[in-house]
Amino acid sequence: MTREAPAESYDPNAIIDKWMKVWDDLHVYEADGLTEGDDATARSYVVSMYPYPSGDLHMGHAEVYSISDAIARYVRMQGHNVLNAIGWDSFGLPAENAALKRDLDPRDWTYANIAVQAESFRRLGVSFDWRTRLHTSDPEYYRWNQWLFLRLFDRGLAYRKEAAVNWCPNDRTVLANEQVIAGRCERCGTIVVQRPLTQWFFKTTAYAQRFLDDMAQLEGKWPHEVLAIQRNWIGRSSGAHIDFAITGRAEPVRVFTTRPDTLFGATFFVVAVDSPLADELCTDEQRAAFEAYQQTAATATEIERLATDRPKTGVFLGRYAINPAGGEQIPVYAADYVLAEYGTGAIMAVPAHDQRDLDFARAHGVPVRVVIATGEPDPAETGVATNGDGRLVNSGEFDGLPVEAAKEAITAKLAAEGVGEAAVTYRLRDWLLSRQRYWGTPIPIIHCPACGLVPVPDEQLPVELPTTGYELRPADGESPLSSATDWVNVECPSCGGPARRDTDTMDTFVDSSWYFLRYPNPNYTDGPFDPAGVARWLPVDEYIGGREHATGHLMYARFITKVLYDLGMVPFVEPFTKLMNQGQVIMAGKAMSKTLGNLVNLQEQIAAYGPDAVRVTMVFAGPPEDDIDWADVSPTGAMKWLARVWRLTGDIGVLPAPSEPDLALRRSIHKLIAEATTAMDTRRLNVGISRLMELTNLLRRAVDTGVGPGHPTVREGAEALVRMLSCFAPFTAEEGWERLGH
RNA sequence: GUCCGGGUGGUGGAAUGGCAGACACAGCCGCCUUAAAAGCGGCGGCCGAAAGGCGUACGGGUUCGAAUCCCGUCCCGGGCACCA
Repeated sequence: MTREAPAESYDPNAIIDKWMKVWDDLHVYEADGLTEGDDATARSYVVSMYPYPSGDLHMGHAEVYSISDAIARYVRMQGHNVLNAIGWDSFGLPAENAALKRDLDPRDWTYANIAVQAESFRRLGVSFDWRTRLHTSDPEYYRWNQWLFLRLFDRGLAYRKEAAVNWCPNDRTVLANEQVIAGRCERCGTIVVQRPLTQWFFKTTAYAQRFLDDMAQLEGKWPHEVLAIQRNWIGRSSGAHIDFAITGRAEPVRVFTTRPDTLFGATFFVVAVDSPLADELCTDEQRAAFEAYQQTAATATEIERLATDRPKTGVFLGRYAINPAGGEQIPVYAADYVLAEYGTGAIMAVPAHDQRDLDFARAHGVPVRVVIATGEPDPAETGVATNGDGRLVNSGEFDGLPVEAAKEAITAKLAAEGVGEAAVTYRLRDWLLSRQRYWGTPIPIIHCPACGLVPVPDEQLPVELPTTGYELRPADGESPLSSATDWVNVECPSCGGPARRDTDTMDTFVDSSWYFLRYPNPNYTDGPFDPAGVARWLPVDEYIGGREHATGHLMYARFITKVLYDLGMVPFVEPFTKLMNQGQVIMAGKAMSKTLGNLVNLQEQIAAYGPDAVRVTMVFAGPPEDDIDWADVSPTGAMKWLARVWRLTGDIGVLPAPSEPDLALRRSIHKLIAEATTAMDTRRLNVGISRLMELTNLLRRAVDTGVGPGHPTVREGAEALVRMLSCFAPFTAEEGWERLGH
């Protein structure tokens, strides 16, 4: 049949205000009961990694929230009581940079950006429950960072030690990693050096094994890749600790090895050049050579340090280690290929069966002794260490044992003699959380000359940031807060004498390691989070965010959750039941950046195509996990589809002509509905949209050349289409629903 | 080096043991239009006139049947990287 040309046309931006007001007035996206309610319906807690307010929303935000909102809306349509939460990660470096550059208070810049982003979220039609809204830079929030810090401090999980930090010699200030560009200071271009300063740490290493063990619950629910990255990052190695006596020293030195079976092949001993032990073991005769080497090692550039094929250097320290198996004396070297922070900072070197040790031995004329017969060529001649399986040789009573049996037998013998034991080591390091910056949570510790480190009493929290009288770029390299003298100088809570506040602030990853616990009741004042809200919603059912957080935020959130479990504050050990990593939005094969000049502006896209078409484009582009190349997708195509749906609903109109259902058409409609549902259940959101497009085409044909627009089966299909569409394009769906007479 | 992914039309992708290329983008053709846009309809892996044959990086294998499972090779992306 022919249709008259539409007198009006689909205008995606004309329908935004109308529906925003309706949704607000009816509170349609508010969950049923934040901290209490009947338990008849299933509940789902949907959280997207919260935004950082560095300006207006960008394309990346649009992708994450298009995906998470489609999931939230779908689950809600399935009958769940859904809490779709939002807040802001509002402490952090860009606010400080903006403040320096424009002579602003970081607060003004931050809260202005939050206001802009909040309005943009509303105009994008994201179905947040705005009652969850929190900002981590609010004193009411960061107060609880401080409270949590003190609980970790009480338990010995927060401690101070010296660590290397980035230091700009020109600006005489500490730099965050993000401020170091290609080894140079972001502001002045000076080459950045490492400088030791005393820093605060959280003892994440105490939880290394639990991180691994609890992954059993995440298997199949988190992306396989993220679990693999975390396992890699934790880096569990099992082997043995072995004690070597040292000539002229009372105490033995302990090493860690994964190859106790090669103990008889140890022909030298190495300690990390930058460890205190190297300095202590050095004899007077070797002192000059050692200090010269120490200098060379300390000034190696980052690029040299990263090269894996650099020559093995080191210096003899003038002492010998005594092999606990056989009593052989072997020379002790200091070298930079042994890391001070890993294991014990000392190793037994077995050149025949370890490539690094062999490289060193060949460079320094140390003998090579094969102790595993692997059938491979002699490493002393080939320069290639052998690490295959085989039987022990040159190993006294252990000769003839295969590798695995020898590991056990030698470890058992060492243990029986009290000079070793089976041991596990992790590559994971403790979390360095102090920052020498202004715009973060002050560390609630007071330094008293008489009492030492004194926690600020809970009832004095929050320790609020000073709002005036500070200098953001102090001259002495300490935190900017050290120049706020009125704020820094306090009475010691313990002895009442003069004392100073800690002037460092916390890494913003502290803020983000527990924010999802506070969402159900962001105004709670009796603790960091409301136990009733946590009991009702946590753990998070659907967590959506970037893969780049695998070793950062996601590890920290897991850590804090486990600590809270140990404190009896939460009844679960894993915060996120299910995790989805969305991809990035890129442009013509490259990450969008100001320098490349390939930024796509979200508001311009919305102005051109409407919020719904931008959302549909994001979700339809491909699997949610994949990157979206904006050069390859078509917001025009998305908008055309939405216009087709819009016209279809207008053509069908309000009053169906009475007639019998068309069974064949009905079957086709319901097959597509079923397929769309399966796709949504398995989170193949792009496939879900394609089924809705097929349904649109089917109904268009039915209207034009089939049973006609007034047929009840067409109407049934159109109503289903519009309802499912609301997951992706809420404004157009509402408009279509209304055009269908609702 | 090591660990984890991946390789399907011009493009994004669909199909996870059962009709390869759904759905869309870009392209071409037709209808409509004075015209254009919009809209509606159609074509579209490769070879071939057709019949037919070939085809999911490459080589082998399992199976009645393989894009899908197994082995090997090549290539691409990502994590970690002197971690003992």
